[in-house]
Amino acid sequence: MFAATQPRRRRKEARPSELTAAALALFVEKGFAATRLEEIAIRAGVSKGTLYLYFDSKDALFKAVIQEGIVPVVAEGEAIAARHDGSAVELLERLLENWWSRIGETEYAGIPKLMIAEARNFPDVARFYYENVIRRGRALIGAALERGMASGEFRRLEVETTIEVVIAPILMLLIWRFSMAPCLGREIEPRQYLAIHMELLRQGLERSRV
Amino acid sequence: MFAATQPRRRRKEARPSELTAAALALFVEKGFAATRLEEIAIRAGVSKGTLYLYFDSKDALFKAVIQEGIVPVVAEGEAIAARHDGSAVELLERLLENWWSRIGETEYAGIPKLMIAEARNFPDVARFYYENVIRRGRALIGAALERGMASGEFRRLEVETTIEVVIAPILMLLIWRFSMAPCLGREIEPRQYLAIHMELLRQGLERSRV
Amino acid sequence: MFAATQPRRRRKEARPSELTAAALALFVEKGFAATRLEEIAIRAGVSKGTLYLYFDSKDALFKAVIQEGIVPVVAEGEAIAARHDGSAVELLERLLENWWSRIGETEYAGIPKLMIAEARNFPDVARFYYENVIRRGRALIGAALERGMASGEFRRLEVETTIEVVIAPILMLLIWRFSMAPCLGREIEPRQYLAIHMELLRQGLERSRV
Amino acid sequence: MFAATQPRRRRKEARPSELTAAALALFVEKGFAATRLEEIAIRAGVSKGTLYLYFDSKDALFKAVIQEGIVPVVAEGEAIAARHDGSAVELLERLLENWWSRIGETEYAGIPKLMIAEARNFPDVARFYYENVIRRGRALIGAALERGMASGEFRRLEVETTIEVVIAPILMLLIWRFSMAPCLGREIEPRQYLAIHMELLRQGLERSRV
DNA sequence: AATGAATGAGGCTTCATTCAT
DNA sequence: AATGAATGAAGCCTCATTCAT
Repeated sequence: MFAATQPRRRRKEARPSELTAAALALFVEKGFAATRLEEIAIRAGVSKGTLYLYFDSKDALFKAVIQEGIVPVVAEGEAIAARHDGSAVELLERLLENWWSRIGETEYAGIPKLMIAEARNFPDVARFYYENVIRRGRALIGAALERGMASGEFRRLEVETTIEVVIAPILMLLIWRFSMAPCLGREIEPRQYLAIHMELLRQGLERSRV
Repeated sequence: MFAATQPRRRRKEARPSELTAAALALFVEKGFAATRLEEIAIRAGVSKGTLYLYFDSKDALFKAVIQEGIVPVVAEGEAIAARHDGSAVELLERLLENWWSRIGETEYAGIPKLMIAEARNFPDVARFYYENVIRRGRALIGAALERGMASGEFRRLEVETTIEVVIAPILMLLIWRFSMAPCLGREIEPRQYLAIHMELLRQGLERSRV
Repeated sequence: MFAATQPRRRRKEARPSELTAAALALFVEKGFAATRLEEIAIRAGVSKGTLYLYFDSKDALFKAVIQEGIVPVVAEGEAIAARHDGSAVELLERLLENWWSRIGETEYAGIPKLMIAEARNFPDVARFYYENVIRRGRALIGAALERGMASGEFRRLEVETTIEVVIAPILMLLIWRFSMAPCLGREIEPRQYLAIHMELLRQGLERSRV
Repeated sequence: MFAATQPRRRRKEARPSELTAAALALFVEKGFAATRLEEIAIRAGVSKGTLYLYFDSKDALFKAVIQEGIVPVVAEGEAIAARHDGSAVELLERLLENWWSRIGETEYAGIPKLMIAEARNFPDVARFYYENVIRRGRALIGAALERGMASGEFRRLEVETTIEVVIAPILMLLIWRFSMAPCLGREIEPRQYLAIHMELLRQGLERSRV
């Protein structure tokens, strides 16, 4: 009785996130418009109507999916940066590692691909995502870069743009995984990819030794 | 009033490529599923039914859009590589410049974003695109990297993965432009972006100076 | 005003057979292609979409209409023939009467006209109908004819073809009723028609008395 | 030159009936609504637009098809009946033979099936067909029957209904040929069928021999 | 006279959403 | 809270009809 009740309760509380998890997986795979609510319901093991107990509409479900996928990652990065007292390149490395283990290896990994695909259909969600994730993520990288430039560890480059160049390969790794890779059976091995990216950055950012 | 377009001077000129151009623009903006054929027709200045004189179905139109957007770019890159006799880093630079002027600044710029968003809904098209564009593009970069490593200009890195890291920022530039940027009014300035990418690569790939 | 049907007492009762009944009536009247699904839905008192809860497509609905209209009639005829121990002409008479009361006077009366009009658009359904209805019906008549010939009651005629000639007027009666008659207001009176048909057969089949 | 011109001229004059012939074949096969004008045009070797040079609309084409298929057959029957001076059963036989050779073995054989399938969608055409074909055909048969009854050759039966019973198998022969037969590969051999029909009639109508 | 490109109304079908149970 | 039958707006697609050539 008790053992039976416990899971049931847990399930009830966990219901919304079970639904958003199912929705995320399908939105990432097929895109928002091409995903039917019934598919989501089936994948979550509920009926179509149940979705409407938790979300007002398909749009609202999309927004919830994005919001849910945001929560703690950037904050952790900010904490890491605040605590960090090693070199700038070590900081970049740790941020990247944290980001990878907290996003790249979790169920949220599909969000960047989804956000990119749907941004223009949900511009307000895109702005929300930008304000709450991208801007803060960029700020983290930007601070690390500036710290390195200030200390003489990095050479001087225009920071804002450098941020984009640094972030881009990380995003492409995820995008590739959720778009072309499943069609080709041609995964990119993330560890090696990130190592080479970091290696190029390490030397590429280094202040020229004359 | 003045520029009232000639009422009926279409027929032979209302070529499939006008239709695919309109389709590409809308597919990129809204995604395949969310784009209505009527919108495409209106944008192309024809009626709904006319689309079916040239394409069997919405799916067929999508495939035509991708195929049309492929043709000559990679071939030019291959010609450039074949003719090149400078340093490897110069070759990378020229390939990147060519790619930018032949894709990044044309109407085809949206294709990577579109392909990424829809790959899993059109796996055969994704494979086609991979075989005819991505694979050949990667081969170009790979050859340049290997040339540089062979000549001692570049340090030795695992080539296949390095290719991905080199290409990623270029793709992200386009993806960003057709996804988040229009929602944020926050364009990335391509010249500066590509310059910094190239600068990081130049020094990042350089054989370690002792 | 008085008999306003209960607003919502459908659900489980809005059974497929209500839908096929509505479809049959309209298919018989207008033909398959010229009948709109919406008309069927309206006649059945449901909405367009509801049809798709029970049938995959308009074609599937057609098939269901035919299948539904087949069930028990021939089996009854077979039982009658098995039990019969009078003369062959009496057997013919009883088969014809049963057929008339079980088909000619029911909602299924339109099926022969429908099947004839649409056979070539649904050849597999036509074959199904042939195997499950026509072939068995012919066998019944054939057995009665052969019994009569064996007993000396009937003269000898080529049986297979005679079957067709015997059946034809019965089918034409229904076909006429659902095709020309409604346009002319000129019904054929079935009892008299069947009586004369039977009368001609009785004497026409009789073994010549010299 | 001359040889080339001749056929061309002939073709021009024959054009409308080439079109109705193509239309008849397809209307019979698929039904009116399911037949596309383009199919008709292709079968007739012209373009879609050309149909509209000769017929105002698809409906008008249908009407022309029926009208064209009517012309001379009944008149011939009437002439035969007028000239006939043998027995009533011989007259029936000759009418039937004429009907068969003038309809059953020609391109017009499909009209009864077509008229039956479409009557309710074209009630005015149905009435036209009734007045100009069916009524006169029935009158022919009716006159023969009455002649036979008057002379004592035939027994007395209610004439109007007997007409129907006499005609029905002939119509069913054609209907079967253009509906079920092509789906089953199971043709009815017409000569034998008509012979048995006539044989049953001969004896069935005969005045009872005591 | 003939063509065939173009049109757009209309039909089949899908699916987000509602609602009685 | 949960279901799933029902709805109907909306999208893809067809095809009769038009019209410039």
